[in-house]
Amino acid sequence: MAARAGVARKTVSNVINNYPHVSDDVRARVLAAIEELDYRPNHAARSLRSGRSRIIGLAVPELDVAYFSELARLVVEVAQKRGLTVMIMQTLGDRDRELAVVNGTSTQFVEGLIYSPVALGGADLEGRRDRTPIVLLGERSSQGLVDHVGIDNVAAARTATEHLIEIGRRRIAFIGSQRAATSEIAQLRTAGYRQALESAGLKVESRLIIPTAGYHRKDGLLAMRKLLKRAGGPPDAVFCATDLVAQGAIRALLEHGLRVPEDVAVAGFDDIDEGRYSTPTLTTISPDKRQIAETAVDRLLARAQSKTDLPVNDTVTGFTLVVRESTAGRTASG
Amino acid sequence: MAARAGVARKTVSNVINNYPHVSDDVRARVLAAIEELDYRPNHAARSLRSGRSRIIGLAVPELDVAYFSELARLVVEVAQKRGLTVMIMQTLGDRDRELAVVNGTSTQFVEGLIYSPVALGGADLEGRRDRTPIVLLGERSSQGLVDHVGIDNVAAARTATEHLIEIGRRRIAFIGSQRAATSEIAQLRTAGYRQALESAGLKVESRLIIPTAGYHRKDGLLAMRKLLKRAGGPPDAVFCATDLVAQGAIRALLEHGLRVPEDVAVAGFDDIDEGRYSTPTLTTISPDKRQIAETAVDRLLARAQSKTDLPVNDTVTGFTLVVRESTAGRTASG
DNA sequence: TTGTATGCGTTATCAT
DNA sequence: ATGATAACGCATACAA
Repeated sequence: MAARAGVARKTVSNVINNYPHVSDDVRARVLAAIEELDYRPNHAARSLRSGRSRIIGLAVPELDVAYFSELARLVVEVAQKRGLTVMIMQTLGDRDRELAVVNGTSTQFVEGLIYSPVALGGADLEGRRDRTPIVLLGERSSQGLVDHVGIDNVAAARTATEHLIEIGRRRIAFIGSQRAATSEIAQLRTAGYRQALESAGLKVESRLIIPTAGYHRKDGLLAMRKLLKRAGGPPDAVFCATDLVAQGAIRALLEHGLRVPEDVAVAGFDDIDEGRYSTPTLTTISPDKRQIAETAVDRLLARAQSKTDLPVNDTVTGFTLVVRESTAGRTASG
Repeated sequence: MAARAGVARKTVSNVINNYPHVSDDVRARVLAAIEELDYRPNHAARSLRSGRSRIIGLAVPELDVAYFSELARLVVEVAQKRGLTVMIMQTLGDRDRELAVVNGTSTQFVEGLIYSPVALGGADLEGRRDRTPIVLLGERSSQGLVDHVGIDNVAAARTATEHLIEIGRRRIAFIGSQRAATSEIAQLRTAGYRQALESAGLKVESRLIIPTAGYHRKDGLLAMRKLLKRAGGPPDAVFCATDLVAQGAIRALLEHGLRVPEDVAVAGFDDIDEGRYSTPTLTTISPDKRQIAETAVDRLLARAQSKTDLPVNDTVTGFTLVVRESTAGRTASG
């Protein structure tokens, strides 16, 4: 206990939480004592008593997927500005882990959770008993149940595909439609791709739509190899569901002796830093990650602070198309 | 309190902590009640009372630097197997944030901390009052003060440089010596580079050693541009302090019309996934990240569980040289 | 084997 | 403006 040397007793608490009505004299003494004794409030006790922890959770599928690590960095930065600490968790897209996160089994002490779902759908969130505020990222699987922040995936995919059409490509493939029908993101991006083709009067060929198991470089590599084996010859452009998939696809194209973008133009999705330096640099859809991070943290904060139930909010954040060498310019090497 | 419907009172605690002497009958009833009421032990209360939290901290400079995100992924996986949750923090290499982490100001409730230092040196750790166990990663700045896990950076850098010599290169540059003299890693890797050159009877030319501000792609790009402007013409090989630096350097070489590896061979350090798919794929030093993660977590666990003070431990983990296209094979495109 | 009382360090409530 | 007291929910020691 901090009935510290100086004098005061639990006025310490007031000082620490800078309660307004404390005389400068007392405050100074307490502060001095804190410094001297290297006193540090006990987080567990404080949290137990007050019910607040100043910690928010961030649950993502994989920490080493660049999109999520870049997002995590931003969420931590934004939270820090708001005086919050972030507890980052990794679900690996595993259903049990996601349930544990959402139901607080492994999260009881966070004041709110920013969560990027993979395995869970609306039904799972409906039965939720935990009262912790949640903000969903990416998948909009649970319409109207909890807050959501993300871009318009259909519009973004359409924009990317339209760009490929504008540069004169006609045989445009899509990689990353996802085998499991559970992925809403995959469906939305596929839809945007289809819309762009149809609007341009181009035929949607199912053999040019390649599903993947995941969204890693390897998935892109394997999918592109498969595509190149199919009858009809290679496409003249490919839109990939993520930048990582695009990098893998490019690798497969080069292995096959095809040039990017001369023979095949490639566009990705996410705008990870890698694409600004790779060979060729990667054309991509750039979601406003900072806006996503800020909106998500602020939403959580609003809910945590409000006593009344706030209406469910769905914020649609911005994106831009970033054109780089993989669809347009000359490559660095030529 | 959970004097739950069923019958028992605070035997609940016994059941939850699976205290051995509980009759099956009672245990079953308690378990049922827990399920029924969706009871969840309060983390704060438990932690306050027991002094343990089952949470460890991981503090890295930047979450979106691939080496750290890959390491974070592994640490989380290993910790999960040991029944621990990981609280990941980001210091941004900022001295104040690192001090806060090390002194528990923003960490009081973790049982141990795995910490990758950037701004702090031995002196800072010496004055530490916090009793939380720490395992240092990478920098060995505080010899003998706290546990440390990491590879032999000198030997690894020497191995990489020797490889460049073996494939016939003679004018070998090093990028990433770091401006600030504080970086021990930079010094060690530079030392290994020098050793290899000297052993081979090659001259160490200071104009071939380029310092960088950080270890990002951009730093590599800028450093290589600077190197290419210097008198004496381009080197025939470059060893880079990290893979990201190497990717930036390769980009600068291609911009300059030079081929990798034909004109300039490039080797990196870290073995991040990107290097397995980039064009060209990247030769690199591959530290055993899983071993690092496992050793670090286990060390923490050992200290947290032991009542007595354990002797300070410094574990040297393994590494391998992975040869890829950037120094050897044919590139995918040719 | 199970129940009872006490206290972990803090904040909230209420007096003063 | 400050001080005393209770309570947060659990685990521990001990009694039953």
